[in-house]
Amino acid sequence: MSSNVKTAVRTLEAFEAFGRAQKPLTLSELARAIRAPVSSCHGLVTTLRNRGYVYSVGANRQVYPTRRILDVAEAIVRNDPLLETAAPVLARLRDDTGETVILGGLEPDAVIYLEVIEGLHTIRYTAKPGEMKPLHSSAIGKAMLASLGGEELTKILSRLSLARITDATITTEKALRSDLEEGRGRGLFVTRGENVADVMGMAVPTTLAGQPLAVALAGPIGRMEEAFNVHAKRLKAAAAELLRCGGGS
Amino acid sequence: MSSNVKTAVRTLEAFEAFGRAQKPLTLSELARAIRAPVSSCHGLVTTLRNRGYVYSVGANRQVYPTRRILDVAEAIVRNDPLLETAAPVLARLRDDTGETVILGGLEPDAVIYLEVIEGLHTIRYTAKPGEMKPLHSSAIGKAMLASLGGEELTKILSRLSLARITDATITTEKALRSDLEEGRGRGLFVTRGENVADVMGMAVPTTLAGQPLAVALAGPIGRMEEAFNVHAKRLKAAAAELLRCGGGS
DNA sequence: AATAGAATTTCATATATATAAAAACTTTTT
DNA sequence: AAAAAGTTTTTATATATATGAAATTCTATT
Repeated sequence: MSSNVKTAVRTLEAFEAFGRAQKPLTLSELARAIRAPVSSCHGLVTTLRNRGYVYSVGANRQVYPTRRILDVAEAIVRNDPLLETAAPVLARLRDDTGETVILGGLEPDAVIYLEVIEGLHTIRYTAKPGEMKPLHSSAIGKAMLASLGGEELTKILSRLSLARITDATITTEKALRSDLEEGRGRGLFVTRGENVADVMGMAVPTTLAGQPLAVALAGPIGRMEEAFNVHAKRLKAAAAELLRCGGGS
Repeated sequence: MSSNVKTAVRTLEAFEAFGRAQKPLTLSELARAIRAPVSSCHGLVTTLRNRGYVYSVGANRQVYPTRRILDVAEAIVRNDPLLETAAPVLARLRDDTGETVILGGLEPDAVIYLEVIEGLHTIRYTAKPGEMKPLHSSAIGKAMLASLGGEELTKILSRLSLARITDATITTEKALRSDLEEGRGRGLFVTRGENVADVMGMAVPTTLAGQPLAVALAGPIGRMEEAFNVHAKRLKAAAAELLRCGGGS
C-alpha cells in the first residue's frame, strides 16, 4: 500500500478522536487516543492551536476543537458536485424501503461510500461516508466492476486479492466473473453475507456528472430477501432517476 | 512564533482550499491553492484518498472531499462543552441587538473566537470561529486581560508587542492599563476602530464551565454608538445569564 | 494519427519532523 | 509539608518526508 503521510493521518485522527471522545482531552489523553508519542502530539496540538482549530478548555489544560472545522466542512459539503442532486432521490429511496441507502464510487482498488442515509429500523446497516469496502465482496463493488470495460476489468482483477472475508465471500476470479455476468443480466448486483455476515446488499450502477457510481440498499438478509422484488424495483427506479437528473456531464 | 508542523497545516489548508473553491480541483490546482509543490501535494492527496477523505470526481482526475470531514466535525461540535449552553443566550442577544455576537476565549497570547453569530444588517461585522485577534486591540482581548490577576497581567503585557494596527490602536502599556481600568469600572470593554477602522466592539467578561471567556457585540461605529446604552445593558444581561447557566465548573 | 503541451507520478536526496529522554511543572498521595 | 506520580515542555538526533528533476501518462490540437 502506498505509504501515507504520517502527520496528515494524525491530524485527521486527532479530530476523529475528539469526535469519539466527545469531550475535551488533555495532551496525553489525545496522544493515547491517536497512539502517538506525547512529544509528537504536543507539536501537533500547538499547530492546531496556532491555526485556531483547537482551544484550551478548563484550567487543567484540556483542549477541544473550535467550530472552525465545522465551518470548513460545511462550506465543502454545501457545494458537493454529486450530492446536491442525489440527496433527494436517495432520501426518498430510504423512506420507501426503510433500509440504509448508499451512494458509492470507485477509488483505485476499493469502493468508497460517498453518501450514506441510514435505514429506519432498529437493526440496520450502519456506515459512514468515506468508508472503503472491498470491490469483490460488496454489492456496489460488483456494480462498479461490471461497469468497467473488459480490458480494464481484467487489469483490475489481476491486482485484486479476492481475499476471503466471510464464508460466503467469492474468492475466485472465475466465480466472480460469472456473478458479475449474472448481475449484468438482471441489472442488479447482490451480495449475501459476502462482506459482513447476515448483511445483504443490492446495488445498481448509475452515472452522476459523467461519473460512474452505484446506488445500493443494505440490510439484514431476512428482511431484504422478503422484500427483494419491491426493493429491486425501487432501487432501479432511483438509479434511473439519478441518471436523468444529473447523469450527463 | 513556535514553529508549526508543516503537513498538519497543509492538511487543513487543503480542506480550506476546497471550501473556498467549492468545486473539485485537480492535483495541480490544489497544489497552487495551498502553495505546495505538486509532488508534495501528491503525497497528501494520496493519503487523504486512502483515508476516505477525498474521492476522485469526473474523468479528468479531479478530487473533492467526501462527507467524512463533515461527519467528524458534526460529532465534535455536537458535544462542545461550552457551546451547547451558550448558543441560545448568544442567539437571543443577536436577535435583540441585530449586531454580530461573539464568544471569545484566551489562547496564550491572543483572543480566539469560539462562536460567531452574525448580525442581521447588510453591513455587519463578519468573522469565523477559530479566528484569532490581538489582545490589546479587541474588545474581547481587553476583557480577557482585565480578568487576569495583576501578576499574570504584567507577565503577559511584557510579552505582547502592542503593535499599531489602525490609527486608533492603543500602543503603550500605560494607556492600555488605564483603558482596562476604565473598563473594569463600568464592567464593559470597548474598542473604537482600534483593530478594524469603522468597527466598534463591546465586550463583557463571563465564565463558562469554570473558564474565563468574554461575550462581545461588534458592528459599525455609527450604529453601535447610537444604541450604546441599550446594547451595553443587553450584553451585560447575556454575560450574567451565561454565568448563571453554566458558569460553575 | 501524430505531435506538442500539460498534468501526474516516481525517485533520490536534502530537509523537516517525530521521537526518546530529560527537564520542568502540576497534581495527588502520604 | 514532603514525596511520589503524573503531565507537559524542551532538546538532540534518528527517521520520515518534502522536494526538484526526470519519467511517464494524459489531453488537446493539428
